[in-house]
Amino acid sequence: MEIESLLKYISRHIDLSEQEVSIVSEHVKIREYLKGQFIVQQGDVCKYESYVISGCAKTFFVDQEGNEHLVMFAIENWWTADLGSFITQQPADYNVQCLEKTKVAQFSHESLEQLYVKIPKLERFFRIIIQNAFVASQKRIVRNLSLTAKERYRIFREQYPDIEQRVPQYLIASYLGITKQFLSKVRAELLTGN
Amino acid sequence: MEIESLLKYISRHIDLSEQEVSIVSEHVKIREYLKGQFIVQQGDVCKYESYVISGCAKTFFVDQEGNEHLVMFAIENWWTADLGSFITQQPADYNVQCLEKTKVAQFSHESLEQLYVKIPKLERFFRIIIQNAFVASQKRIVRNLSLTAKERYRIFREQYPDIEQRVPQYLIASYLGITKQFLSKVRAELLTGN
DNA sequence: AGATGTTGTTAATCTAGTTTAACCTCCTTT
DNA sequence: AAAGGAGGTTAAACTAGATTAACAACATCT
Repeated sequence: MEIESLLKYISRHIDLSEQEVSIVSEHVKIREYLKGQFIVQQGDVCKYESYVISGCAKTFFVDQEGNEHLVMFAIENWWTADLGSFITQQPADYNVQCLEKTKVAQFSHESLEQLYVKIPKLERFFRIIIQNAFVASQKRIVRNLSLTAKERYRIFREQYPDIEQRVPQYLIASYLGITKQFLSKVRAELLTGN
Repeated sequence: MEIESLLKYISRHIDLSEQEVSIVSEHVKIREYLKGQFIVQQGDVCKYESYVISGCAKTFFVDQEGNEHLVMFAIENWWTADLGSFITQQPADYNVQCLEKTKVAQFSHESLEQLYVKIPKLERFFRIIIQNAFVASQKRIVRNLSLTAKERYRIFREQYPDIEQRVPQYLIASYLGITKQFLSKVRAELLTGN
């Protein structure tokens, strides 16, 4: 079953008994989105924390001039949501849109709160997951402050070769905080003369 | 006692019994640093997660050219550490240095792991704290991608008026990702003509 | 009182990255 | 096969912000 992927992922950080596994399974909804569909839309309340079983999604913010800014990507075994909206149940700042047909395992806010009560170990699980996400987020800030666009692109390719292959370059440019034209120039330099 | 500040802060998110309060207290060390002293140094393992009781500290990264980049500030009721180093117990990427005489409540890695076992509710507490920190970190990324330096400075002043008063401007410039000279220009514009 | 260090300002010159616009290459649809 | 659309490239003109350098205003120390 598709939920195996999630259970395996959880078991990397905490141990669940058979009974706990079935409790988790009852509180999770499997859902598939088509390419282009939205898991979350700016302005709506983010209803789910979604674990990606297969496929790929982008989280992005649309500013007042209408420009998109890429907050993060999510591929297999990643989590995606507008976490700020999910935890406060206030309207979302970000959109999450599928770049491919994407299958996810979803926890609603209510389900998750119930799960925390029934299986307190899950607090630990999500603490660890979010701790790692926070550390990665801070690293990205530091890289944006201290590196040139070319260096950031080089690191991105090393760190996420799978994403680099899979998503259009103009989204990577947005993630790096540069225009697609400039990324194109940087790529040309990297391939030829460095 | 100084630890009251920490306990009050914890109680905003979870309830602790008297017994649990005394367990927490036993695992916390109160320590005072002088202005200029380091709570964490780049290259050392980060031994503590520190809750600021009073004072002010900066977390910064020194790049290969020797330039400092401000990762975050911490004032009263904030937490500070190199979290990546703390959780993995690997050498730290960042420095945490006190900008004033600073009193902190510290959890060692070992103490904290013991506390998680003795008081599982603390997993919830730290999950919530870190969730909020992560959301704030992502917002900062988005602002850095989508706003000009002037807008970022205006928001910083609104969001952290206390910090703005307290720390030198060149550190704020570094936090915003600009030079102190450019911040000076932005400030001149904000005060006069906008 | 003078010297030295820390913080902040102003101004000229320079550059990393943006903007605008044209064009190219694949796909997909009709 | 023609027509669109999505993704990518190139190049010229432009700008937000960096760099360099000089100086001013305070503290603090001797």
